[in-house]
Amino acid sequence: MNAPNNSSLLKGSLSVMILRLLEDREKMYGYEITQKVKDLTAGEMTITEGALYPALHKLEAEGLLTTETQIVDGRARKYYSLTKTGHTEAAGRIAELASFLENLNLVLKLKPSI
Amino acid sequence: MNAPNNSSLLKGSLSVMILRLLEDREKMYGYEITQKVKDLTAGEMTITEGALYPALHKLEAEGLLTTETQIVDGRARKYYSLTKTGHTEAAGRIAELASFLENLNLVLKLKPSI
DNA sequence: ATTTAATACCTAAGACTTGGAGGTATATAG
DNA sequence: CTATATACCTCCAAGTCTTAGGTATTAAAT
Repeated sequence: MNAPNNSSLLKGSLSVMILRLLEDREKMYGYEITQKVKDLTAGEMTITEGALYPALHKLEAEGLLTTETQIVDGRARKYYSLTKTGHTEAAGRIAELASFLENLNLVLKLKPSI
Repeated sequence: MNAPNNSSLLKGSLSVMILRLLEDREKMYGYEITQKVKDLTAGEMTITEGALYPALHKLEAEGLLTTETQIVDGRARKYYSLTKTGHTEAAGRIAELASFLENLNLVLKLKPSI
């Protein structure tokens, strides 16, 4: 299909969402991110694990995130947090996405938000 | 890179933009679309031809657009317009994108908690 | 007791979109 | 006579995502 359906993402938006969530939360683990997005969007948006984990690993490889593994209730959790570079980059990428979204709205003539 | 830069598009948004422009304009040709988007966004958003023409051809193949070629000032223009199916599909895809954008904003606008 | 659901991580294959680079051709302005 | 604007096109590489699969533990339900 051509257009994104309810659950699919727009290319490039996932990593920015991750960065945005981590700006507010200090540290989060993968599964927590999927649940948080589901909660925030009343179940309308789903982050698939096949997209999430590679995205997290890439952000880590780029030096924007660091990890710290903890065992909680017998299960391993891999916590991600923003590095110093990550904080700077997050701001930039969020601004870029916001700018793109504004331009997209100009074309679509939807009501601008953000 | 991970994040979209100023000029790049997000996957899935181009075809919806095309459909949206054609909802208002009855018929447009490719080059006109690139200029219209540039105008609407004050030059901030550029539709590359390498993305546009394949997208137009695909929408045509899906039966959402029909074409009509005219020679204007010695140059060939290929006008695209929405088919009946195209009108219906356009409404649906625009609504889907709008819905996605709202959810995206819910995640990105997140206020700090805890 | 045993199965299912929820939690929690991961990868691989394939589809799909996009950007960039390249190509063709005409009209107009300098 | 050369550059710019107009107007179309295709191919390749890069990148992201979905789908589908895998492993493993805990808690709840049967």
